[in-house]
Amino acid sequence: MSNAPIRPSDGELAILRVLWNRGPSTVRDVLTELSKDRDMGYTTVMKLMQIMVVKGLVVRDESARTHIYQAAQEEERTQSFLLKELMDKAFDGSAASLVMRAISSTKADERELAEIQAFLKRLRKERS
Amino acid sequence: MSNAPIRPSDGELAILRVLWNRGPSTVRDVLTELSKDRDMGYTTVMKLMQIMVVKGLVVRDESARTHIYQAAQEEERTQSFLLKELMDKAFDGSAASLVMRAISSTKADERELAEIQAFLKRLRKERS
DNA sequence: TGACATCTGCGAATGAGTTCGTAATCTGAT
DNA sequence: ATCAGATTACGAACTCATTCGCAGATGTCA
Repeated sequence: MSNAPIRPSDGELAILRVLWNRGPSTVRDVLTELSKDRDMGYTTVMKLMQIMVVKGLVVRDESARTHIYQAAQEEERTQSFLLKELMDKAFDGSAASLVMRAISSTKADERELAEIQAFLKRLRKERS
Repeated sequence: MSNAPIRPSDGELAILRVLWNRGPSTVRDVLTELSKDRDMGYTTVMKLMQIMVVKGLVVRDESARTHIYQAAQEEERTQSFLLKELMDKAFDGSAASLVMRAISSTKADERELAEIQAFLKRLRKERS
């Protein structure tokens, strides 16, 4: 296989998020979703998605007149990739310091903290 | 104050890391350090650092012939900023899901997991 | 069928980030 | 004083991401 994940740009990542949440979608679908946040033209989104096809970030079903796009990479895979990247670039490669910074500086509420702790316990048990 | 942190580019971040680790440094110092990883020319680093002065990412002591550069933003502050950014762009703004992904997908060893758990416990106690 | 809307493909313009060549300036040693 | 080496400043070139205008093709509906 050896399919290393491909680094999506910011705009590409926004589109991928829509595809992950909605499943297979048309350009119009994605545009409608993205328009809630920023204001962009149809052809802008179109162009980005075309580029993403070439890069292999999405796959396209061209059988119908209106093409259907689908994410080609797992959301988890991409998230892990981006985290690893940030870890290397800004945390000297230390997962622990990244996680601790995330916990303490972002406003994770008590419920989230408890969730994280439970997750951590489970993971440690599994690994032991 | 209202000094929102400034988004450093990748190259700028690499330089900031050197300044955070070494403290005030010259262009040559930074170049020497960066050369361990990638291969870049003196003027390339120089140019980047000049731009960073203009942006306010670093401050420069010009009293001597050879200027001394220093990071103008705290490392923590920048790390938090970048984490928040990634959280919004790739984790739908959820700190918990980012943290759990980071814990499970990067190879944090048992020692790191224990460290995180201790940190988490302390934080929850503080907040309660 | 004809008018109209929608979709795709193409190409160009813009801007940010990066890299480096060149010139000017300064320092220190001989 | 002068020369070699190091440093700074300036600007050009290049890539990549982003945005959009325009043309051509296709579908819809009166």
